[in-house]
Amino acid sequence: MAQKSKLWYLENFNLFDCLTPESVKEFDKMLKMKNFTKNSVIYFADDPSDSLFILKEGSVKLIRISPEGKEIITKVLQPGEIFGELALANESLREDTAIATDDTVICTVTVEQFEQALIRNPKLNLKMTKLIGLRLQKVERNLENLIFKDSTSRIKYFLKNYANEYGKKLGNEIFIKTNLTHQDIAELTATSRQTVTTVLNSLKEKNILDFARKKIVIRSIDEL
Amino acid sequence: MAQKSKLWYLENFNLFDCLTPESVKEFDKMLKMKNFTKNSVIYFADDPSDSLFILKEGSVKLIRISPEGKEIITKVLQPGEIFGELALANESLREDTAIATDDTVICTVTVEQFEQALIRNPKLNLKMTKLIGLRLQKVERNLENLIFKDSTSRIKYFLKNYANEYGKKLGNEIFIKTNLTHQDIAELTATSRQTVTTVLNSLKEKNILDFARKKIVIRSIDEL
DNA sequence: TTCATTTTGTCTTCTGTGAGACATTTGAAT
DNA sequence: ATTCAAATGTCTCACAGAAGACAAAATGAA
Repeated sequence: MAQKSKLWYLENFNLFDCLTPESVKEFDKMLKMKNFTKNSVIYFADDPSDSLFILKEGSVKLIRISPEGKEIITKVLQPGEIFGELALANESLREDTAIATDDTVICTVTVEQFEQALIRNPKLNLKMTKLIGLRLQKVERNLENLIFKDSTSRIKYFLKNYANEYGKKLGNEIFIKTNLTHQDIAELTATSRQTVTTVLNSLKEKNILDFARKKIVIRSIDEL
Repeated sequence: MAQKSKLWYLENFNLFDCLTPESVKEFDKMLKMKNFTKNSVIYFADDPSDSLFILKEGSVKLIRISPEGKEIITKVLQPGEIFGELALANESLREDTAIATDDTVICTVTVEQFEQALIRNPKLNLKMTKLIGLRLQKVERNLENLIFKDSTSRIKYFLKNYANEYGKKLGNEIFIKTNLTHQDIAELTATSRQTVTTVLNSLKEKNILDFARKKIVIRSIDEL
């Protein structure tokens, strides 16, 4: 098979399915592909916020680091997902850091070019508005969870969502293949590594789920 | 003076300054004005998310309520500001509640009509994208603060921002006329009423600020 | 004025959970 | 197989700060 076009992702990412074939070609010209090795940084906090990214292959996490060095993960990205979208909102410097958690291929486009594409394609623009709105909605839910719920509930809530987004249903069970460590889950739920371990084991004891390194099996999603 | 047009706000709210006079007229036709008395509900959580709102006169707070009845304030709105914008992101039911904290005048527009306006006005659309992006940025900052900072820092951070947005500089001091109670500030910073009182008094002792009911004076913004 | 209600001030108590310390297990590299 | 670092399991302790209790002060209504 010939080398994949930068366009490949257009086929399985519906943000762009509203474009005409010509617009697609035009859009494709704006994109630059870049490779990142595992654990390398795609952008740092305080880098200029001048482009958007589309994750083509691999995986990426977005993190924030406190002055004391504590780290939280704000998002784990899968192929097809856009990130760095706050460049559109006139963010001048990045406030988060993007790290490739695998060998990864990224497409980049400058804000100026992306804005031009939005102006020319009203439907794409509307979809982009919706996409950012959706993220706003999710972050607000996270904030609400953080304030109203205790550690255990937050971990359960995360597992439920993670299972729905990335798990595979097999009968009554949901299998999740994952590289997340307890430490990662802690950073995603604003808890501690020890607490995650304890909660997971308590859920395992109640037969609500099972887990081993690299996988989680949800036995009873209703009880989560 | 004749009764104000619904258009008045267009003059001091720059979201719409990119529209042509014709588009403005057209847009104005879509708007319906509604009055709300102090403490009345504009929309409840679980109401259908089918329109956007522009605050014309008065003031509005957006809140979330936990199953146990605990309340947090996610945003306090001033005239000119848009809210309910997540209707654009295909939110089907409201996840927050909007309450008029004064006698208030609101303009409403249905999502369908607003979307049509966005499609017809690419520049307006781009601005709307930026506006939602900006809110996303702020909520993410709040989340970061909540995780990394202690109560005192969060309260200080809130005061600093509130002073910058709504305060009036007079020499080295910043005066804020406000109706926020300590309880309100607690709900805005995810702390307790008692903690707010204590922190404010400690800042007053250090002469960093002064406060009385209905006003706060920042003496030294640098020390906040 | 008087009275009721809201808001603020200051205690003390109680609890969730972060974090340290270590042992144990796992998986990958040599 | 052997080795070693990373990940997990399980204690313990410490502490920020929520929440309850109540008094005092301010505000607004009658």
